[in-house]
Amino acid sequence: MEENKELDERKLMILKAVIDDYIQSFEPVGSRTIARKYDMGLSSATIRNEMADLEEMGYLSSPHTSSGRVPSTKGYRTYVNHMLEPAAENPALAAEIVGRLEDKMTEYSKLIKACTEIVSDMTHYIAIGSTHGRDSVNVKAIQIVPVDETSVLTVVVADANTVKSKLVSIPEPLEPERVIELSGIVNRSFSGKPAEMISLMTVNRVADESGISRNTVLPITDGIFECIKQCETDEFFTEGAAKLLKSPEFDNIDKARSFIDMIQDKETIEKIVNASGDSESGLTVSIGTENSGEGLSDYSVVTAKFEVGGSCIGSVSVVGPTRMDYSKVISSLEYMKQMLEKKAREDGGRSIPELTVKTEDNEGGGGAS
Amino acid sequence: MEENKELDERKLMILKAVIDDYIQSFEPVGSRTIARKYDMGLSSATIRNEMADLEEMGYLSSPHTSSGRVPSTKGYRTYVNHMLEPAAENPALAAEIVGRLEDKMTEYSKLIKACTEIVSDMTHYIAIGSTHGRDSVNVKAIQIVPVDETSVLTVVVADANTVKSKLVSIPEPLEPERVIELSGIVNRSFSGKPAEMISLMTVNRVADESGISRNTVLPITDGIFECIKQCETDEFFTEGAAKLLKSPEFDNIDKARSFIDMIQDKETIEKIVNASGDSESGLTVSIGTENSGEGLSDYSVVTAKFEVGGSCIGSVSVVGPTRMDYSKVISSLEYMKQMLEKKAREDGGRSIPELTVKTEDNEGGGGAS
DNA sequence: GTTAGCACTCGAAAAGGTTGAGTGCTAACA
DNA sequence: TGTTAGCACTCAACCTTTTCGAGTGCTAAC
Repeated sequence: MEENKELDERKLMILKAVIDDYIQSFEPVGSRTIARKYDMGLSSATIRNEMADLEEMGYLSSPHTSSGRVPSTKGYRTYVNHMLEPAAENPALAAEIVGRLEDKMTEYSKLIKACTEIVSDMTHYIAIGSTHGRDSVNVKAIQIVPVDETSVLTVVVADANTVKSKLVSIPEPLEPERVIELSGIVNRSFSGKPAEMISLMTVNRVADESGISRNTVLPITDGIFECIKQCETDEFFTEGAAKLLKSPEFDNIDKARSFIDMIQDKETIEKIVNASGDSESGLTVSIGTENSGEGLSDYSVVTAKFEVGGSCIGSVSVVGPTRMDYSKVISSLEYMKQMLEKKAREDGGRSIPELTVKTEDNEGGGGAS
Repeated sequence: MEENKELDERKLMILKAVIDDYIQSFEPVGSRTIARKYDMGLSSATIRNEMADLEEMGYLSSPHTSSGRVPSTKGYRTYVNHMLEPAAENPALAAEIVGRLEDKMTEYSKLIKACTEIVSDMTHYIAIGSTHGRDSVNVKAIQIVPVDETSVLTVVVADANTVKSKLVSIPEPLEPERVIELSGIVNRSFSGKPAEMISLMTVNRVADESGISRNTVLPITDGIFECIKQCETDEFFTEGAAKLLKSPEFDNIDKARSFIDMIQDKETIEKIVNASGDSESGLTVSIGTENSGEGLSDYSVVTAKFEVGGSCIGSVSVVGPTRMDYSKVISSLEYMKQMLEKKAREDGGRSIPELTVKTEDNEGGGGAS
């Protein structure tokens, strides 16, 4: 945050102009271009001198002797930290987003998937969403639904509004009444309990109460466990992979190939998603070589974590070329985050009760905006 | 099917050699290459003459005067219809597939998604799966699960083992007992009925029986209807889009771009999926210009429809370059189809009862293999 | 009917030439 | 002391030319 002590007003201005131009044109930027396009009352020669200084300080670099300059990671970092203009308000867009989220609000995983799609559409980059792996999942309801003589549906509803179901076959017919009875026993015993307290053994014991044969109960309890496991598992959504090819950086198909390979790798995704960090706005921006470890050194990742009532419900990351349009990406994610958290707070009393209980108020817009 | 009357044994042999070589190398094939690689006791000159004949007959064409030959659509068609060798059995692969399908068998949409993934993995091409839009959906069970005071989960299980659920908020608290009571009424009245007999009005009327306020019942019935609608809607799964870039035909990124654009277009997908036709094996192969209408004239599509108990439960299509490895693609899809239908028939008595009722036997492997 | 031989074609790759945007440096200027 | 004009230099991009070789068609001999 201190790196701009050495940069005077003019250097900052020129750096910003170079980066803006480069983001837009994806061509190395020359001093004459800046002198012509950005009216700063300076000749190309002066700008040339300043750019030489900026290069020496590490904010810019040139691909080869006689070409224009390209921002370095350090340059981008300064740009992101100090020069981003807040995006213009866009009520139409806001309305559209609200609309697209409207009927998704009830279930978090659908909600985050929808957010991921929206963000990808807004930014034209790849977006990766994930539901956050909560340390402990509370089971809100377990239900066993009779489907026909030889199959039942196990349904588990957990907090964070996660619903998982599994259709299981049972070896011998079971009357619907017995199923409902069993469902009642299981449900009464476990709803409200944290998942780790529900072991296979306890489920079995409870099931035994119903007097149904072990052979029949086993697949059902297995089904319930499968559902709980799925509730605890993080989900990932990658959206907009096709848009990628539209970026001019992928003129060469090999780059596209290697990027696609990388982005499909599960470990890489996890690293991207889990990149922590908390700037004032709640976004994490990781630029170029800053995330070299992941093989992502030519790319930048901007991550927004969504927090409701103090706990993280998931995140959306945008992955794009280092010269991505940070302004657009950051404002889109900020916007999304704000809107989602506000909406969740408003709906809190209804669809996400167990989370808002923890916040002091859920009427005003008071939380950690 | 009659086009090979004019082709003698030797021409067929040469045609096959050219296509095999082209599929493998993706380079126009010259007469000398054939003479060298495929030991047919003929000199390049003879082969050259034959190839000239084949070109005149429309089975081959040459990109320019002094290059090798490339198969035409007619050539591929002959190849596909008459020259495909059955794939070697591969027990390890078979076991892997069975394993990957194992716990997916209960729900058709998951099953088809899994099949699509597997086929794409096996062939290295893009695969598109779809659940077949049944004309009428039968509802097997409807359940309303109390989640907490202000939200309930509506669950609809339809035939073809489709499960849809939706979490809905209700405006005023409702005790779990009342919810279960309501669930019982709705379920008893509608399970086993075809979906079109369940109108919003009838649901409402039934709900009124419970004596719960209309305000509260409405979002719940809406939820049920949403679920039914989803059961009736076809789903599409596109898998392996990234693999595409590995094909040498996408040396030029613009081709990749336009293909991706095309493959994302919903209408194109529907055309691909709905391409009908029934060869003896139950697969449809549409080659190059044969599907010119769809803008797919440089690609081929192989579609397998999965039929269980006489009705179609969905399909998987492989979309790839015209010079795709037909042998591999066709055998993979045939294999998948066989396995899936056999498995469905075996499991029939348990997880897919209403479909197997219609078949005469479900013990032997007797059906339309 | 098959094959060897040969002239010819034409794309792909290599080699050479030109252009122009961009740089660094120096010297003049305010 | 900071700014600017001028100039020599660099180097990727682009165009043109040349070379190369795989492939063809045709003819004549087997």
